[in-house]
Amino acid sequence: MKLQPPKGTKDLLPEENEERQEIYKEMRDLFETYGYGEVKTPAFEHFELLAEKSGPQIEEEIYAFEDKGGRKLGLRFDPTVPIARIVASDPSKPKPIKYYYITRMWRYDQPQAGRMREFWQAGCELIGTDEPEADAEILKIANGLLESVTGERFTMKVNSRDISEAIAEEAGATDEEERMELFRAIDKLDKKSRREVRDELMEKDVSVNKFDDMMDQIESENVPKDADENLEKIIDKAKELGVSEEDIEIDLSIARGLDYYTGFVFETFLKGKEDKGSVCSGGRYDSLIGLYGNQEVPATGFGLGIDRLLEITEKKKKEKRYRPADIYVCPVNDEVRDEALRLTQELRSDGFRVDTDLKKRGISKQLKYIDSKDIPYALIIGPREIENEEVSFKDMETGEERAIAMKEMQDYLKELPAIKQRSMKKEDHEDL
RNA sequence: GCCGUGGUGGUGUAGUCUGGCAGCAUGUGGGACUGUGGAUCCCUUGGCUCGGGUUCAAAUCCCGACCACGGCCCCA
Repeated sequence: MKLQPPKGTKDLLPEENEERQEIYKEMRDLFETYGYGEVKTPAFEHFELLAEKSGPQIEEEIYAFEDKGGRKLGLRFDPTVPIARIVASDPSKPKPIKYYYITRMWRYDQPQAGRMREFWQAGCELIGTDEPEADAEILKIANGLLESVTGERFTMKVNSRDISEAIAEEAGATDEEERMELFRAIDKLDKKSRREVRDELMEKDVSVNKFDDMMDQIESENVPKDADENLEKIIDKAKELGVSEEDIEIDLSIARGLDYYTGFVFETFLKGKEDKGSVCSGGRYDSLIGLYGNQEVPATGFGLGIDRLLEITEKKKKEKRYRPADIYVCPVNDEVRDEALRLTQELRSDGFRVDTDLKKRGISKQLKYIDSKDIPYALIIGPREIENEEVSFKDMETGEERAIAMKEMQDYLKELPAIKQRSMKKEDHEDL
């Protein structure tokens, strides 16, 4: 019996999950500030729907299976497809539609750095408008999300499919397949040298001359006029929304996913760690929804790899242990166990996070347990305390101890730093 | 799908080159110390990823699989 999770998956235990829940909460609040609503779509879809966008060879790269009714299904590998399905199925929804998601996805990939078979992605879609303001909003949300969650700065590298297509046109690359190969090659340049990329193209029998022509244009930043104008507008609007100048960079080599995007595209890199690759990318996809319905609906959006984000920013809360309770009630011996249990329950109904001994252990082992769980306060109760109608309060960090009268206890506990902090945090969330 | 490195109690490790009783630490569980011992001491628990091969003998050498980490391919 194998006890490890399947290849490319992992368990999230309370320690790590607690940290993530905080991040998700922050993300939700931000999306909702901009008027987006959360959607949850099924884990699996009709295979046909998934294949529509990318062709049947997608089967090699995802989890696809047949159910007991003989339906061909596949696990979601991209959150945009189900959302496009929803919109295509009801084109009468008032526009714009603003949806966001925080969810897991699956791809049948070879696991490696920043790539799991099951992984988490957050993102949003803004559907029903093709104005530059819409793309600017997407850029702003992505930027704000990255920076507020990590406290780091990111470079938003932007480009436009129109520009890339115009460059390809000028280089004489007319064949669709050839263009894709060339874009793919250009996109690799952040990881590979120009020579290596050229060698690969030669092996694939793709014209190296066209590649060189395109590179010359990209490097000269001699951008075809019309295409450029719209991108400039988007950048201007994003700046108006508060994205700082030095966070935006036009990079004509950004080409990832071009067969899906129709206009504006962007990728984001953690400043100083550009070699780790993009953590968040998005852009405009005006023809996807039309694939599923009988009506073209313009749309823009982005997706963000949560696991990858946490990995490259090294959220270093490793030493932070999961704290199952703030207060632990320690009965000193068996005589007072019932009293301890009563006290515990009373505090719980007052809203404190309280635990007590359920293993009939001695006080020494109890203190050791409290310490190992990072619980900050202990209430020691024994015959002496009961007689005086008090408890011995122990601060686990300092080791100091003092007697608190039973009736004053609630007020005293409420004012403790670790407890106050938690209830304040709760209120903060409720305000938003 | 391909390539590289690795896999020893729950966790961290020694042992692998040079085959010869699998060791240490920590954790878990129990106990002693009869209310501060969050200590200390004692006991217990539990392991060579799996399958073949070589050998008198395999954690150790060889082959394969699986898994992990990293890279390639691909990335909608």
